[in-house]
Parts: sequence; C-alpha cells; structure tokens
Amino acid sequence: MPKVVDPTERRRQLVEAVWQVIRRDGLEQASVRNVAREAGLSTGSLRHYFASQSELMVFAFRTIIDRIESRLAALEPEPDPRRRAQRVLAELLPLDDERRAENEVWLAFTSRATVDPALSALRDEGYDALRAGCQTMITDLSAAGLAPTDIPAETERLHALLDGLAVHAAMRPDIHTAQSLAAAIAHHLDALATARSARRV
Amino acid sequence: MPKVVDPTERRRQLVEAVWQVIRRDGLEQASVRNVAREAGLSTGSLRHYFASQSELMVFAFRTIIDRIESRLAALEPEPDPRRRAQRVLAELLPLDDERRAENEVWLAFTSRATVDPALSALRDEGYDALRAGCQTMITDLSAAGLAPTDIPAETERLHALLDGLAVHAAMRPDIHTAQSLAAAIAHHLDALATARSARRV
DNA sequence: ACTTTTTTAACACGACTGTACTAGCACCGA
DNA sequence: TCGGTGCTAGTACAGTCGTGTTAAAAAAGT
Repeated sequence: MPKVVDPTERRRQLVEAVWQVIRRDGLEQASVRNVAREAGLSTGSLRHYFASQSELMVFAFRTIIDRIESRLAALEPEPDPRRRAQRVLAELLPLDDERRAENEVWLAFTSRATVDPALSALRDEGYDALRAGCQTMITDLSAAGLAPTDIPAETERLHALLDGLAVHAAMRPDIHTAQSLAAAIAHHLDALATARSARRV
Repeated sequence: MPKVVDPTERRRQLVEAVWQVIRRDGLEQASVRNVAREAGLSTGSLRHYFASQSELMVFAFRTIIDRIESRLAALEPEPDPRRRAQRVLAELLPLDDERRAENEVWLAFTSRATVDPALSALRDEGYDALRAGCQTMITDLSAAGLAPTDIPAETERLHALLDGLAVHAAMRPDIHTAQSLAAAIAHHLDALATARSARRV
C-alpha cells in the first residue's frame, strides 16, 4: 500500500515542526495552528495524525527520550570506566546543534510538566533513567578505584551537575560552549578520581 | 495624600498573585484576568498599577531577585569560609516553603526567558550574580586551603551543581527534601576540601 | 472503469487572550 | 460645597486558542 506519504513519516515531520516552533517561539506558541503551518499542513490534516494537541505534545516529548536512548544504545562498548563515562556524558550534554535543540525542547517540556500531568510522567521517566545512568557510571568508576565509595552521594552530585550544565548551556550558549561543557565534565571526573586516591593516602 | 491602599503595597500583592497563579497553574495561565481575579481585583484596576502584562511579569521577576539579594545581604557575617559558604548556599537552595515557591517561579521565568527578551535580561542578571557569588565562595575556600586552586573550574562546578539541585528540587520535591539538598551541598564542600588536601600529599 | 478508504482543506463554535475605553466611586484640598 | 484626583469595575474589540464538522480531493482496491 504505497501511500504518497508514509503516515509515520508524517508524524515524524510534525514532531519536528513542534520542536522548531518551540525553539523559535516557545512552548506556549506551539498551538495546533502554528505547528500545522510550520509543517505546511492544515489543522484538519494535523488532527488526522494526532487526535488532540496533548497527544501531539506527548509524542513530541516521547520522541526526544527515544532519540537520546537510541543514541546511548548505539555507543560502541568501552571497557575502561573512565572513558566510558566520558563518552556517555558527552552524549548526554548538548555538544552539537542536534543535541542543543533536543536540550532546549526538553527543558521547555520539563518546565511545563510542573503543571501538566501528561508530561510529568515522561519527565519523571527521563529523570529516573538519567539518575540510573549516573548511578551505573559512579558504581563502575568506584569499583575501578576512580571515584569515592559513597555511591548515593556521588550519584546525586553527578546527576545535579549534569542537569545544571544542561540548563546553563540552554541559558547561555555563548558562554557554555561544547569545549567548556566537556571540560567541566572531565574536570569532575578527574576530581572524583583524585578524591578517591586521597582516601587511600 | 493617604490613599485607602498604598500603591506599592497593591503592586506587591499583585506580584504575589502572579506567583500564586504561576505555581498553581503555570506561567501560561498567568493572564491579566487570572492574576486580577486571584488578587480580587478587576482587570481595569490591575492595569492601573501595571500598564501592560509584560510590565507586570518583569516586575514579578525582578521582585524575586530583590528578595533573594536582600536575604543574602541580611546574613550575619561569618568569618569561617566553610561555614559562610554553607550558610550562603543554604540560603540559595529551596529549603523551605518560601524559597521553594521562589524557586519554582524563578524556573518558570527562566524557561520563558528563552523566547522573551524582556525576561532574558533579568535571567542573565541572576545568572551573573549567582556565578559571582560562587566564585567568591570558591576563592575564599581556596585561600583557606578548603578547595582546589583551579578557581574557574570549581566555580563552574559549584554553579552547575547549585542550579542542578534547584531544578531537581522543583521537579521532584518528594525526593529532594531540605535535608537531602543540604546534605548534597555539604558533601560537595567536603569533597572540595578533601581534594585540596590530597594535592598536598 | 468503479467503489471504497484515506487524506486534505476549510470553516464554525465557544472560550480565552491583551489592551483599551468609559462611567462611577470614594476621597482629598479648598 | 465644590471641583479634582486616584481608583475601581465593567465592557468592547480584535485576535488566537482547541476542537469539531463537513465536503471535496486523492489514492487504493477491485
């Protein structure tokens, strides 16, 4: 059944239109009309692919989560915990345009999730996944003698640092460049290793 | 000229109405009508004190900054850098209801500042002030041998950690209690001191 | 070729938005 | 007592909003 346009493809490009509008004009401007116009469709057509605005937003949020997860899953295995942590963290920070865009949209959704139950579930899902990832990294680093042994405390610290850097990158992209973000993460990993070795002394 | 209600007092209570609506229903619900209803006034009355919605929002944002600054200024002098840092940071984190409210509203404004030039100036002002405060704390700690000597890197780390914790506190107030937030900060200050002493070994 | 289903476009409805305007109120100094 | 002034409430206007409905057009199946 060769359609002119693949339905899932249409949904994907509608989601990208959502992101585009959010980045340019903010989430409050991401109305059904504006998104449809951005995608070059009518509101009736959009409604054919997404029954409601809420459904569209949830799908747009979900898609971001999926993309981040698939990028992480695509990382080639790295036995060294330090290098693995460095790579994973580099994948989570907004170091290029694509991830910068995702980061901005993510933060916009996160903000609205405070008052929108449909989005808060997704936000919590992302929060939990990120925290679990941080805990895994800290655990592995600690086991290799490259981080202190207080895993809950170091997980909390890494997690907060990561989200703080993401917020800063969105607020001041001119100051927080890819280099400075990567340097900040590298510095923290170095500090973790130093703190651990200091314990042994 | 004794008015029935002091104009600045009216403005103050209108600003509190703004915060109330933002916390309960989100920034996008903070319309002129909703804020006026929350304050028990008509839109015409509100307009008498704020010529436009933008003016109202800017004033509400500015008031938060002023309150945080005045709270910091009211801190009694503390000679010990470690204890001073602990107190200042405790003042900046959302450890009680009042600061929790400020934090949530702050984040909402911060998010909108991405697409609202009138708010982005204020956001940048807050960012700069917080970074300067972090730098002062790190400099003092470092001078006292309680933090590493790489002041820019440690400033960046503390600043990001602080904002990350604030975001987490707003996202998951159940998980990030006052105790856990204070513990996270204390842990970081301990780690800074340990890392510094490790250098000497 | 025709029928059926999918896709599109366009418009209507009620609700909400920021802003503007006007009439009426209470209070002040004279 | 008389203006005058600060303040309030109410309403009007021109938009935009999400949603629903309807009808035409395009594609697919037969």
